[in-house]
Amino acid sequence: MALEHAILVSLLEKPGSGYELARRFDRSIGYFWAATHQQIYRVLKRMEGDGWIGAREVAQQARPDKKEYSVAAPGRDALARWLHEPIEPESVRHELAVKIRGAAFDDPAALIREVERHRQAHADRLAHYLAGERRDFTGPEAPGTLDAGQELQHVVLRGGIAYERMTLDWLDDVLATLHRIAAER
Amino acid sequence: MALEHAILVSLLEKPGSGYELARRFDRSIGYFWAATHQQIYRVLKRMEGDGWIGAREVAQQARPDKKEYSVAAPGRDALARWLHEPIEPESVRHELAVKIRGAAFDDPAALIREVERHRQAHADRLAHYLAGERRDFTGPEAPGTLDAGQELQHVVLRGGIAYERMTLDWLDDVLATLHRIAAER
DNA sequence: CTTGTCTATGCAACGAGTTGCATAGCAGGA
DNA sequence: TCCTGCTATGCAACTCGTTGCATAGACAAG
Repeated sequence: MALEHAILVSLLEKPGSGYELARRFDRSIGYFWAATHQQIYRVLKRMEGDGWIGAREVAQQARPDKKEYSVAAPGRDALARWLHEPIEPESVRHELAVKIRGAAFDDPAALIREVERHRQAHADRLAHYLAGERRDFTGPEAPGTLDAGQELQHVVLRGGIAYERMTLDWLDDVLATLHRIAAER
Repeated sequence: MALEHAILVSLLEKPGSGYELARRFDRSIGYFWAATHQQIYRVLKRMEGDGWIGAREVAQQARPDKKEYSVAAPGRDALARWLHEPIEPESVRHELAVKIRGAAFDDPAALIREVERHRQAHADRLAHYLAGERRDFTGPEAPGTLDAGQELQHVVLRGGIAYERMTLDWLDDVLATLHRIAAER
C-alpha cells in the first residue's frame, strides 16, 4: 500500500486536514495517485492510531473546525523505510486501450466521439500542468536557485507534461486510424 | 468493472482457457490491463453463470484437460453496451512519482539505483513491443491490407511504444535531476 | 525414483477501493 | 425563511484485488 506514503509526502510538503488532503488528491498529487475522501479519512485515522501523524484541532471563522494533521517522527521513519524498498514497475489499467481493441467487434466509428472526449480531457490537463509550471517554475532563477524539493516537484510535473503530450499525439493517431477504418467500409 | 470486458475482448480475439487467458494477461493485453489468474478464474465462473460465455471441455495430450471458453451472444451484447458507455479518463497510480517527491525528505541520491532499475524494466518492455511490432506489423503490405482488428491492435501497440519511449526520456530527466541535486550538496 | 517444472484449476482470508448515505455549521440568494 | 452550496467528517455495505495455499497430471533431469 502506498496511499499512506502519499499522504505522508503531502503532509510533509504542507500540513493539513483530511478535507484539504482530499482536495490535493483531486489535483496535484492526485494526478499521480488518486484517492477519495473516504479512503483518506480512514487511513488518517489509522495513521494517527499508529503515531505516524499528530492532530491539532483548529477553530476557524466562517467554517467548521478542522483537524490539522502533521507528520510525527515515526511517520518520517516509515516513509524513509518505504523509500528504500524497491517497488514493482507499475501495473497499468488503461480502459480506453481495451475499448479500442474491443471496437473491432463492434462499430469502430462509434468510438470516435469517446476518443475525442478523452482527447479534450487530456488537453485540459496539459493546459493545467503548463499553467502550474509557469506559475511555480519560471522566472530568472539560475540553476541552483530552487531547493531540492522544488526541483523534484518540477521533474515530476515535467513527467506529467510529457505524459499528456504523448497521450495527445497517440489519441490523434487513434482518431486517424478510426477514420481510416470507417472510410474503408 | 472492466476485467470482464477485457476478458470478452480477449476471448473474441481467440477462445481459450483460464490458464491461457492468465498468460495473455501477463503479456499483450496485460500491458494495458493487469490481472492475476485468481481474478480471471473467479470472473470466468461468474460470466459463465450469467451466460456471457460458454465452456467446452478439451482433452489434451501430455497435459491436463482444460476448459476452453468462448463468447456467447449475451456476452457480445454486454460488450457492445459497455463500448457505447462513456468512461472516465483513467485514474493513475504512479508510485514512483510519489517516491520522487518523497525523496525531498530523505536522501535523493538513494533513489538513483531504484530509478535505474525502473529504466531498465521500461527499456526491456520497449524492446518487447518493438519485437512484436516487427513480427506482426511490418512487411510489404500496402495500407488497407490489414483488417480492422489488426489495425486497432497496431494502434494500441503504437500507444505502448510511445508510452515506453516517453517514460525512458522522463526517467533520464529524473536521473539527471537526482545527480544534479546530489552534486549540489 | 525423487525432485523440480509446466500446465491447469481452484478455495479461503484478507486488504484496498468504491458507493451511498448521514450529519452539521455557516453563507448567500430567492 | 427556505434552499442551495461549500467546508468538514464519518459510518456501513459492498465489490474488487492480492496473497497464500492446495491439488493433480505429465514430463524431464538428476
